[in-house]
Amino acid sequence: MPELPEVETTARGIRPWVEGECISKMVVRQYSLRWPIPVDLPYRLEGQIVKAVKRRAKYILLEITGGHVLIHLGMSGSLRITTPKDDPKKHDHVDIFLESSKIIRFHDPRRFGCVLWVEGPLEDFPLLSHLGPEPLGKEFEDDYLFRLSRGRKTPIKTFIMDASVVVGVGNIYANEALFAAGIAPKRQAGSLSKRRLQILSKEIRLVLTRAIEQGGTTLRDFVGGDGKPGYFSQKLHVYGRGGQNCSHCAHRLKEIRLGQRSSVFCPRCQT
DNA sequence: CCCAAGACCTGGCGGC
DNA sequence: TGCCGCCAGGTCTTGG
Repeated sequence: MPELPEVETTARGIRPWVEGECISKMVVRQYSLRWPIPVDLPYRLEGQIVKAVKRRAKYILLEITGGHVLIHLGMSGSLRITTPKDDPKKHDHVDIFLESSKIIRFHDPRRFGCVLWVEGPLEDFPLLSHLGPEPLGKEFEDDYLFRLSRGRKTPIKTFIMDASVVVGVGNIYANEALFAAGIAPKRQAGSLSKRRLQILSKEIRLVLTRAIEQGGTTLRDFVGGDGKPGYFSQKLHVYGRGGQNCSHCAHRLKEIRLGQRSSVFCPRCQT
């Protein structure tokens, strides 16, 4: 599922059901995720109050006294609120039971996700310590991409998908933001002007903001529903449209591979 | 330091 | 139908 908008939508969706609630128990049916779930995590969480539900990059963080539960949804993960009446199905790997009788359920067929324990400050944790700024935060201002990209030969698409540069830009929205900015995905990052990179920054913020707003329309589905945020409800101009016509100039959209990821662009609009 | 490729894992799809 | 290869929203790790 998840690019940043989906993760943010998930955090917002579960927050009202989770913040301030006490964890009664945690049931793990599959410890083997991208990294093993710590065997003592259920014991550690029992009886603790969830003080806050936070997001950093594509991680969801449940704050309790002394640390955080760090959850990543990988490629196929989801998190939703359910109840004990709802029997766990295949790939429902983790249930966190709340005293309110709600359950936070983690589902992940491909098991690229993770559920880990972070003791102490978040910024010291290895998975979080090298992350770049949030794309919707103040640090990601207009000339940030320009400053960071000087001398870099990597394709601009690979560059903006690098979490040490800026977090939260996945394959779908990288394609969409580059289309909106009129920049070809394979252009060397260091070859782009300050002005063009300012436009790209703006389009990254815009596409993510719009997608989060779209996700917001399905928040009610976090209880009882399938837990999947509204993903494709917004219009995608290039992603998944290789071979079709450009929505702007009607030229045939081209599909190439960059760093193993499919990249779709309009050869006429994007240079 | 920079960059490209490999690795992890399951399910769905198109083609034969 | 059934099997096979390929592809998929991520990102850490490895090796040049």
